[in-house]
Amino acid sequence: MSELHPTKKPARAGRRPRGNDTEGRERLLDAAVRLFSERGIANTTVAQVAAASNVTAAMVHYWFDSRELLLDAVVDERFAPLMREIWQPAEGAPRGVLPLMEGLVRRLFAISEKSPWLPSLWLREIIQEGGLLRERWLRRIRQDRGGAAFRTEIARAQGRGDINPEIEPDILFISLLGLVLLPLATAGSWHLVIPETQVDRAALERHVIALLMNGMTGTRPPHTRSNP
Amino acid sequence: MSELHPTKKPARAGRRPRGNDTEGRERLLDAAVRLFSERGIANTTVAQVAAASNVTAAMVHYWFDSRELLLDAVVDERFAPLMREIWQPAEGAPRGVLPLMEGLVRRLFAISEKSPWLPSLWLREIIQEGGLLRERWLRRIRQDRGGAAFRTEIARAQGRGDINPEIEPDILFISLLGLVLLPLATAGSWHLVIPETQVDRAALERHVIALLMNGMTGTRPPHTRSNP
Amino acid sequence: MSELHPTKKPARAGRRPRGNDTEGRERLLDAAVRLFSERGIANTTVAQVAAASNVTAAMVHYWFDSRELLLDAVVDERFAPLMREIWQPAEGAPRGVLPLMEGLVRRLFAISEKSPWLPSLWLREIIQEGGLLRERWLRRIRQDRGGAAFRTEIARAQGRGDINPEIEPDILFISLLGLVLLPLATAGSWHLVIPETQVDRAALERHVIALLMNGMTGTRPPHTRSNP
Amino acid sequence: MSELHPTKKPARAGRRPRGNDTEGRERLLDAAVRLFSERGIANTTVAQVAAASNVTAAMVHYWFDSRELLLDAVVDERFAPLMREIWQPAEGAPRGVLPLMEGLVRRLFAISEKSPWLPSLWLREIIQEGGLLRERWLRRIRQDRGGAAFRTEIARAQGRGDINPEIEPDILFISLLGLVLLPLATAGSWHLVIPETQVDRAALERHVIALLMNGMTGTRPPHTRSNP
DNA sequence: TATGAATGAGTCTTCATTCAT
DNA sequence: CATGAATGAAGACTCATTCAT
Repeated sequence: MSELHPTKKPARAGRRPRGNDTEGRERLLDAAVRLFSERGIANTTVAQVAAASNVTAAMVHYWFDSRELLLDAVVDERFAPLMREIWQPAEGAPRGVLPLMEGLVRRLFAISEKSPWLPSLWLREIIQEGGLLRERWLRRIRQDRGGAAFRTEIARAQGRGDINPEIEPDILFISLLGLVLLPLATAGSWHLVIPETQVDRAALERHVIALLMNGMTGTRPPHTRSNP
Repeated sequence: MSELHPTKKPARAGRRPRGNDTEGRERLLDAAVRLFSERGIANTTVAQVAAASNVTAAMVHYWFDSRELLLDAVVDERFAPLMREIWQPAEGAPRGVLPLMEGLVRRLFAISEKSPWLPSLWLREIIQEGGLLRERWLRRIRQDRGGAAFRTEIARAQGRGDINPEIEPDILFISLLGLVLLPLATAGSWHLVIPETQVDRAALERHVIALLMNGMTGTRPPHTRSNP
Repeated sequence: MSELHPTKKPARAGRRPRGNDTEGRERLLDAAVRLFSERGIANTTVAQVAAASNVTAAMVHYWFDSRELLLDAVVDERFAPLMREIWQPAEGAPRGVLPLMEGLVRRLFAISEKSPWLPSLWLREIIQEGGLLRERWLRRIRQDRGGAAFRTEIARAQGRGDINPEIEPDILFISLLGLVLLPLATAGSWHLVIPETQVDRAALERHVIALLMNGMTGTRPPHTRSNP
Repeated sequence: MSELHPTKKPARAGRRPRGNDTEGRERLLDAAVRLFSERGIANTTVAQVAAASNVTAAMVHYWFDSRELLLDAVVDERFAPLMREIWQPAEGAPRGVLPLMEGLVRRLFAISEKSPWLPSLWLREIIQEGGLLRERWLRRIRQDRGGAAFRTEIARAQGRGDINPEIEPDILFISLLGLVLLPLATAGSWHLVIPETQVDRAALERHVIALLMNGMTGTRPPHTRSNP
């Protein structure tokens, strides 16, 4: 089941040049992360990543040894740091579950602006079953407690009556991701589906926060019908 | 340099007349759609699709002629019909924008239950840039007016003051998709991220509808802060 | 049905810059041209060409990208140069239509000696309908005026009474080709059909020239019978 | 070296329906012979032959058991009979080597008119090395004495001084074939190479006979130059 | 660091062939 | 006689990977 480059070569002891003259390496990672988000990992060849960095495929192997290890590096050196940033509340941020949520959303937007590859990659390769970075990421966060803490906090607020009882604390974070990431991951091409649309980032952010804040706290009577 | 080698094969002699005894064909489509949603299209070989139907890869070419045409068939014969179902409101359904939304959500859930491959495939291969069915689907719906009509209806309700002015009609449908599809596309493995979670479909549906209905109609004062 | 799958591959990332250290490439072309003439193009696999050059089939794609482009290269880089040589009369060669013809024949023989693959390839893949290099060659010479000039010259000589009026200028060049190429293309195996034959190149050349020179200028009274 | 279906199945004893209701079989042979001459044998699939006869590929196997045996049948039942016709002089035809030659040419033309596939097939698949019917044909005529007799007759006439001594009796028949078959095998498309050409069969026949008769008997002094 | 030449394994595709009906 | 469904064995092509330079 586990698909993490099990068979291949035994790590080739200490050939990789340490030292911080790793500009080429960084450039490759940048290209990788961009192409992976645009075309999907399975649809991107090592040679394409190399070409986007103006080097040959052999250089990818020079820096990463193998395609699998390049994927590891993407998770460790590009994705993981952003994850940490997202969960890190700003210094002296107001406490409370609503500000917490709002902060998460705003940070997600801000980070996605700096790293436009994030939404697509996250959605396609990390969250979804079959995503090619999924196993790698899960292994990394198995010890992580970020999500669990979040859920506990929500549940507690719900206990106090601050949050609509129909909301599922377990799912709220995924809902948040869906609301933020999906529009960002498709932003480049809405006009194809909905002609003459022109939504900017600010409007999108406003929209998501309104939906989420009101959605969590709203008190409309529970739905009644059920025929689809 | 020379450009004289177009698509080759001249329609292949002895084309089979695709009668309606196409059981093998249907089985292959079922397998395809399932594997594509589980592993991603780019990560699924023709041979895997065939094996999942207990035939050889040659049979995929027998029925579909090429991998590309198999993808066409997936869009035309599996995805498109479900799309039609989703936009089709039930007979005598209550009018109004809220029931419309609720109906969409409920139908999405119902259809995803019958066709569990839908959320993943939609998210990965249709909505996102670089999705391998995207072009095919867009070409198909270029004349479609479903989405536009929906947006108009929302905007009108917003004009009447029934809907929070911060909501973007253009994006509401994508928000809805994010709220419904993302949890479904990852449902199989939440426990990996959030241990001891056990959310059932009903709770999920309740959650999404509460979030969406309240989110659209809520009237919390607009957000004030803006530092991420 | 759907027609949305053109030639696929978008020019391939990281195209090699085909420097002039192309020894491997030349070796492959040599092998290709030899095998094609021996077994026919349709009957020769890329792997066979590669094996004859002591490399793997992948190398053929490395150097030529595709079988089709290998065929292009055969025409452009092997066949076309010889064609030019054949039409090029020697410096200060005697003028006149007979010396012209004789020169053509002698050059054909000389070139076929250096490039023994020529007669077979020309006959099977270029001249005949359905030849696999035919289209490529025709496209290349659509602007060429070599053949037309030749015909004009013959017709003029015929006008002067130097050449038998029953000769067709339009066909004379093809006759010449038939007389020279066919024996050469089958030379390796006459003994199979006509046992104990042993005709050498010189005798063959003498035979062809005698036949052609006398055939063109002869004045035997026209044929009279007509029953087959 | 021998490539005649060595391995495969052991002839499948007596399943083939004898009886002369073999119309389908004849139709298949006709189609085969036509397609083979147009596209080359290696470039023609069993399915194409079948489609040209409005049946399925399975029928080809029903009638011929295998592709290889279809090729055998082409040689035995289509090519061989024509060969016999060609060598058969008409009743009471004038004796002598010139009338013999002329008769051969005329019969070749006549037969090629009835069986337009002959020139191409003969040239591509029988005469040339690597032709796919070559081995089959050679095996068949190993005992044949037609060609040898012809050569003897020519040599004798040459001894009498009736024929230019520079002519090679061994090659004369191949020259004849080249002169007749090559133009016929390419007739469909001269205009592509030599624009506005329009040579009809009669003119072609006249041309070939003039060339050959004068060529054999002519007495121009031997060539003198030799620089190519 | 960086490359070009080379390879082996895998993937799509074609095709002769079989067989139950 | 005839077909449609099915297969296995090639064949073209791609791609990650290696290595000498």
